[in-house]
Amino acid sequence: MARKVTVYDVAQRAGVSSATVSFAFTRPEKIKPETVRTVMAAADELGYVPSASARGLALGRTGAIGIYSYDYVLDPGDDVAPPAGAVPSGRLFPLYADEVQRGAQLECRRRGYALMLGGNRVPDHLPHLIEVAGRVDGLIVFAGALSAEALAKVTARIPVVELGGEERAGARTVLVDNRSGMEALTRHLLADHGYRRLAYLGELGTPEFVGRRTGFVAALDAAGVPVPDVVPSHPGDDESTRRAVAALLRAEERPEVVVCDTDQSALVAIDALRAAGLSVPGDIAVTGFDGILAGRLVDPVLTTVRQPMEEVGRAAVASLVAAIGRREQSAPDTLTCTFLRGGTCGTH
Amino acid sequence: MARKVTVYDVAQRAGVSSATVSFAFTRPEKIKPETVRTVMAAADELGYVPSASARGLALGRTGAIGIYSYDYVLDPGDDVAPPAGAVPSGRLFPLYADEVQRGAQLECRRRGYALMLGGNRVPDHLPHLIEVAGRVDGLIVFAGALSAEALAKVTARIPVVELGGEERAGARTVLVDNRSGMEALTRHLLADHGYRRLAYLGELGTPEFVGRRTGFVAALDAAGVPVPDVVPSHPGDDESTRRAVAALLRAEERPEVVVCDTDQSALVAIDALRAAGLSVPGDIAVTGFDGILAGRLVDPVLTTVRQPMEEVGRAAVASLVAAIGRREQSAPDTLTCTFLRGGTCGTH
DNA sequence: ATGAAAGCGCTAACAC
DNA sequence: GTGTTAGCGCTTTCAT
Repeated sequence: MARKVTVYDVAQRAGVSSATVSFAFTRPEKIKPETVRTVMAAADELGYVPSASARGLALGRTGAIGIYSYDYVLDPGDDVAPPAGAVPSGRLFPLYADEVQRGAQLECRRRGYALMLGGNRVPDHLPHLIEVAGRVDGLIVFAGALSAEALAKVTARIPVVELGGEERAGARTVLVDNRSGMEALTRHLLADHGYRRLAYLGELGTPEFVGRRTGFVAALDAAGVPVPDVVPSHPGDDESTRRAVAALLRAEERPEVVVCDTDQSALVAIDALRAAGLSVPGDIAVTGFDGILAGRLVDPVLTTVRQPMEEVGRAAVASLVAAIGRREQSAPDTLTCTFLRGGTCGTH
Repeated sequence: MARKVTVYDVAQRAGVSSATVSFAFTRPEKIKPETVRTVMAAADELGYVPSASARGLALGRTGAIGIYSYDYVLDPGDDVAPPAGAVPSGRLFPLYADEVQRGAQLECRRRGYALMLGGNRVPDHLPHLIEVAGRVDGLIVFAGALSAEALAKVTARIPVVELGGEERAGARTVLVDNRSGMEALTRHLLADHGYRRLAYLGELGTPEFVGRRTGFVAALDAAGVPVPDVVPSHPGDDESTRRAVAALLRAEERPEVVVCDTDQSALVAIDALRAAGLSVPGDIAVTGFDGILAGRLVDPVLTTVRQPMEEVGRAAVASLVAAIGRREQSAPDTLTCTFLRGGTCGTH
């Protein structure tokens, strides 16, 4: 932690000007090879580490991309250091946001950007957001993390890409084709299994859920099969799912398959059905949506639709990088889901 | 992405000087409350987002901490975007570095620092390292990621904490007591299971691995049991582990237990043994080291030693924050491991 | 091919 | 309590 070594120090040591040092690093082809070597040697000997702050100031960009998540991504109590040696209790499995972050991280490395992690337990905490925004050339935010005003404010400064929101004018977004994914899954149930009595557990609270429902309905319509109502069930609210299952079991005719709009619901539904003495998929089939890890660990493996989470992170970065510096407003990326046939949809 | 709003714009709008704006943000108590309000209002209307670069330049610090991981933490091919829709093949579960990173992330948030992710597939890639180092006030590096020279160079500029390296003068470190952990596990195998023919899969590439091996040897020596050689196996290089297992199976006398120096290797070893028609732990026992999630999900649960990974990340950040600005040289943190008895070590 | 010099936006003495 | 001003380290015309 000796005094900082600057371009000037390197320049002096190499017997050139600071400009030459700068060029030697950024545009070596403009400088006589020998001079470049001299400069590099001097830099090396001095232990020169260019200041990103100074460079960022001069260039007007930082070379970093931020990812801003919030609250529901974090465990309660994360702010407090846990007792040493404790075995982590919750959040054993990577969640949606973790996988997205990983994708973003990989894509950043690939493109030579640094990734800054921001986030807060308080949704829409403007000062904190601004703090992050001031450090980066582009920002990834999860839908729901920020109010429209906060988003607008940041967007006025740097490109922002929103994940999982709805397509909106002036906003960069990475969308996932929930509709097609659910349609494919539903077609499988109809065509390959021959099911005709389907139940649908879920909600219509966000554009993503609406998309899933739309795909479901489309497949049924195309097959001329009657469309069941949405039985309310919310991921994270296990009770709602159990109530939904109970309602299904009270019905006159039991459905052949329960289509759930999230894996989380599906896993709870399976649990509830089995608790009621039914075999899954022997007596009744169940499907999910998302492709979270937990779904692959149940027996049999959950039939579901996998969202390309890592790819979402990558696409977000790609979109930002394309936007940085230019002012072009790219069309939203739309990524496709993959049908994952597991064992819970029945033995054909 | 309109023209950047600066302190000067805000100052003009608020009818004050740029210094007052600066103070209003950083030391509001120094400024008349009404003036502060005026400034804030102006900033808000203008959509002022302070530039971290400029601030960093002026202050001489960035407010960010970096974490530098490398190579074996990443999947091969990570540099290349995978085909869309591909189901992620490996790395489904958080690995050692992920959990450490998570701890660092949480601790950074708690302390108001941003976390920058850096890293490279090429170990010891100096330019890339420098690039990261120039952005942060302190750097966390995984042992083995950097040569001593590279480390020294960066350490001359900013505080660096090395994870899992060896205690060395002038270097900040967070150590984990690998030796004791492995010793405890080995004692369990000797004393509780009565094993006498043990095999050891692993390497000695970093101090951590050396520590594990040392603990293993110590336990055997204490019991007067012959010490087997290290059969080379590297986490992330599944083939090396499979070769190691094949070598064991070719030996005259099959070992009773295969002690692996990472969970990753242990899981592959189990797979290879079972593929060879052996039952684990029926025919042969296996143990790991690290305590990653994947080990808890196999059947039976992997017997291992858990490192306090999240705590390692937290401790690293804490150490850096303490060091930033001061020049004090704290003693290395040493964290303890926990023996986790699973089912793969045999049914006693 | 290289040097001189003017910023980039913010902070912090130091004046007033 | 607030304004003036001199940097922080790097990039980049514009000269030479």
